[in-house]
Amino acid sequence: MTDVQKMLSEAFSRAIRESLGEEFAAVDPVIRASTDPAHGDWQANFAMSLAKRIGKPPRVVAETVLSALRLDGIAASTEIAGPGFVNIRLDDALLARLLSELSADPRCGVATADKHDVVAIDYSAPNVAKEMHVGHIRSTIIGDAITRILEFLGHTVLRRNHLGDWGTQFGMLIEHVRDLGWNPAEDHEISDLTSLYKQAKARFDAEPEFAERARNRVVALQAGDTETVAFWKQLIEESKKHFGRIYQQLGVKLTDDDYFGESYYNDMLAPVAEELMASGVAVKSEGALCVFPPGFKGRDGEPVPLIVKKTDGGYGYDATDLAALRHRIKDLDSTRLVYVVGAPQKQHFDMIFAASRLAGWLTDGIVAEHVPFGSILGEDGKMFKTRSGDTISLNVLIDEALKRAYDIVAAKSPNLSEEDKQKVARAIGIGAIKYVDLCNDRIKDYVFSWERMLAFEGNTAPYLQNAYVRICGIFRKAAEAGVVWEGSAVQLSAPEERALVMEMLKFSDVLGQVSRSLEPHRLCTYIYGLASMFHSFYEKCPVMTAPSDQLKRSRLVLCQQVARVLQLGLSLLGIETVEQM
RNA sequence: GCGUUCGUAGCUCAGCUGGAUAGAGCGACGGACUUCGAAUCCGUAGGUCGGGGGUUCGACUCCCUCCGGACGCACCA
Repeated sequence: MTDVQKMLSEAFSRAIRESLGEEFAAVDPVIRASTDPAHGDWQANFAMSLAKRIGKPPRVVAETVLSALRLDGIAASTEIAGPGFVNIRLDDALLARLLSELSADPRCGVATADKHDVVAIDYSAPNVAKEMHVGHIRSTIIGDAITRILEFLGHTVLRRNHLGDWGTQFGMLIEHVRDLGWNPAEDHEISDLTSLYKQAKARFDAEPEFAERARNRVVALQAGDTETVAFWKQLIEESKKHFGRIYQQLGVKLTDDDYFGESYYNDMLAPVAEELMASGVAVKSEGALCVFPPGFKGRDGEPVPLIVKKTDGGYGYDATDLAALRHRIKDLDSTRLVYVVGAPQKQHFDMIFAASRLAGWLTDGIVAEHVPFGSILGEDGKMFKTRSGDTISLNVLIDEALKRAYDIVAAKSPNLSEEDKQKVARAIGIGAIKYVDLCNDRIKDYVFSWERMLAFEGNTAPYLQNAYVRICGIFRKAAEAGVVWEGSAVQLSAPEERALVMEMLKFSDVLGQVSRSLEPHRLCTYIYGLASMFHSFYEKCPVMTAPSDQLKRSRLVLCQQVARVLQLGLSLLGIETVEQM
């Protein structure tokens, strides 16, 4: 698929070399999309930076290069403006041809990545015997979007759901369910995971006898005691059922095959500790085996360690993360490691990465990235909680989203069948939750507001879904009228049409940016811009009542392509589209 | 104390990794439906981009320094 920026870049590079000499062969022509249509479609901004080097005014430099520039069939015009910008207006015939190519391309012009990566992505990471709550939603949704995008670009993506399935809390949990009369051989339904955990915790704090049993139970679990392990496995299975339902409701791609919990790495911990000790990367300090990556200082000015092995001989999450990283590189041959974990853990991951470099695991060809994100805040600007101060469970959140979306649909489209209302409510409600989480720069906190996220105005899921619905409406009309338009010649008559085509040509580039920065909001901003441009087109350019049959068919081709990009873009964010709403 | 991060219109946020007069939505004001879904569109008002330095032809963007908020800094994850 033809890339306009690349075509322009090559043409300008050649012109620069021919007009200014071979020593300028490596100069970047600085081709950028124009922000203002008055400045053309694209602009070349090389002249200002070259002026000093050449010793001539930038406008003269630009003129010299233009004299050697050949853009036949690409640009309709070029002009020098301002201090030395070269404004380029693309040839309408080129745009028309490119639109035809896009509409014939199943990938909407999106190229697969030049360099193929094996990406191990760590996200969601709920805790066994704890209900999923708003603290997990961002990792789950952002991770899912990143996964979809990287896969679409042709990378191999290994989902690693780092389930919290190990640790001292299992002592009290197992002891508690045992007291409740559980039998490890039977199925149990944990209807309320939160209360189970709370009860166990309360007893642990209040009953010394229970606490003692819980501690012994931890030892039994670690020793592999058969009955204890059976209870433990049962807790995990029941929890997975709960998580699975949430994932299914959210339409997230995580499955039972993606769980690689903390316990998965248990057998690797001792060898990792030994390797680090043998290589001298880890040293004994205050009884614990530690790695001190350079550059991390604590409150007292002393170096901060990663604790590979605790004084009591146990292993904590530093050890688990080190082992997991090593495993993903050495055993899974990952070339890119992605951790979608909240911003407070930034230093932890920086230290893990630094230590892994010291250990020689994380080498130059391999990229490890922490993908941090901010918190969800309530309208009061504080952490998003219920009135009583509890965290909000995802079950409750999802139910409310579905209910609110249903009410909106029922009010606005009473003519839809009950089944369709449900379906649309699901798309809108879940879409709204996801989109609000993805549409802003993830590093920032955001304020949760049902009204804003479910609004049909502005940068929201419903607005985008509605743009798609409107296009579907046009195609229903076209079908009724029996118009045959597939493969029709494209004819661009209005600025709104040109704008849409040029925007759709940028889709591939945007996805490339997202795959590099792992910032899904860039895709959101793009889709929103496209939807917004479509609405402008929709007002200005009638399709079914276009001035000519040829133009009508051309606009149908254009609409179809917009619909495809919207649909594909939203699906890469994990958001559904519907044909009516 | 050290470190990380954020500060852009009254509110909620973009700003394409250094390019032209900083853009949207909400809210305010004013327009546009017998016509593809007005669930929308068009226009007006509103900003010393937290303050101050520096680098550069050119800075919201990079560097330094203050101010303000959030978060993190040894055996919990």
